[in-house]
Amino acid sequence: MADRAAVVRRLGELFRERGYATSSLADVTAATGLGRGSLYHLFPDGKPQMLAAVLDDVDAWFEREVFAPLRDDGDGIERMVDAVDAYFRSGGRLCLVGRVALEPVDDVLARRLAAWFDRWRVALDVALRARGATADDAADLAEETLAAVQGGLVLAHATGDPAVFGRALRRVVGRYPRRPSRSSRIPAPPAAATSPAAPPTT
Amino acid sequence: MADRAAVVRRLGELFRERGYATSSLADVTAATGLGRGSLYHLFPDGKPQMLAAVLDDVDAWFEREVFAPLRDDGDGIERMVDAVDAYFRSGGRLCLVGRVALEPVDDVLARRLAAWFDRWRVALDVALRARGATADDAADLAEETLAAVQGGLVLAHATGDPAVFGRALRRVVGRYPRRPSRSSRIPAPPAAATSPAAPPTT
DNA sequence: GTCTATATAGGGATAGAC
DNA sequence: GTCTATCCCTATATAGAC
Repeated sequence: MADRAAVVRRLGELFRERGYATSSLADVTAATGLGRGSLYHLFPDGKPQMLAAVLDDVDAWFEREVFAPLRDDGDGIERMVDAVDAYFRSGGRLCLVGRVALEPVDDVLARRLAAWFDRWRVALDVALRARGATADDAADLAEETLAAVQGGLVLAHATGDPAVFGRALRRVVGRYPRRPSRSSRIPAPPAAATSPAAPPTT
Repeated sequence: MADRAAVVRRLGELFRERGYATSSLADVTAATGLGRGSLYHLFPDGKPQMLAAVLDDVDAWFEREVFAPLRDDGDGIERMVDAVDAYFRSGGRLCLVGRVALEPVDDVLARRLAAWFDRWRVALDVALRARGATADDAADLAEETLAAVQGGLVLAHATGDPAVFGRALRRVVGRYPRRPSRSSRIPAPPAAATSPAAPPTT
């Protein structure tokens, strides 16, 4: 079980770096150290099931570390920024969901990827309105943030300069409204429990 | 000759939609109507040469319609906005260069793609400083614009909502400095000759 | 469970008729 | 120049030994 989780994380790393459609089973065996027999034992439906498992993992991580805090937590936005910066290794890593969304995919998968973006957008919209943004501003900033993340990652990767991503992220976050006026101006003590968990892949 | 140009445009459209690595020769024959014999007559080195020809075409179009006006023309920024909006069909079309940059590519191709982004960034930086932006602001806005375009296209494609792209583009352009203070406040008469040429692919 | 060997299909590229 | 037939390789997936 824990072993399967480790395999899924390796698969995620592979698909992120090389793409899903362009990753062969030979790439998968090299990345995981598992032969075809083991792979089809773990994933009887082959590559599509591998991708589904990886997306399950990514979904769970973002739901826990990003989306839920945005919806529920007063510090959700700060947590989002730290989490996504860590997740994308400050631009050193591509976004698996965005990467796969550009490949030829069937409708079911396309809907799943679209839903991931939408969950992020809606959760961020909620957080921004909780901070006092108008409905229009919140919708605009939420969409702009998602585009800045994706664009920052594409540009960072294409130019070979990871720092592009951090600048893109900070630029848009700098336009967010400040903490709500009724907020405690006393910063909460750093709590280890709220620091972002390690991204799903090592 | 003109025939080859038409084939290259079809190829560009195919690679844009389906990706380069994920497009098979069967896809190519379907998209162009040409059999393998004709294809290898036109492109003796096969798929890599097809991609190179497509990139030549894209390079030439952007150089003429976007980069050169940005460097030379007082209206370069307006021309850029119109041209890229037309080129990307207001979000209905992906960016071939950004799309291919996410695929596994060799170093030579990677450098070529990086250079394309850099030419755009530098030309836009020049135009923004010509409009009175500080060096820091111009560099920041140029980078932000490229990221907004790429991110807007990814998000538009992934969510199935092309309008996302137009909003991303307008958002960042809205932050540009206004025309230089010494400028003629009289808008130039619309000149047909300066309207963007048709994008390289139909 | 994990491996090796293999089946079957599809990939890119080529040959040669026309 | 363009087509069809074919080569050879790699792809995914499976079978069966261990």
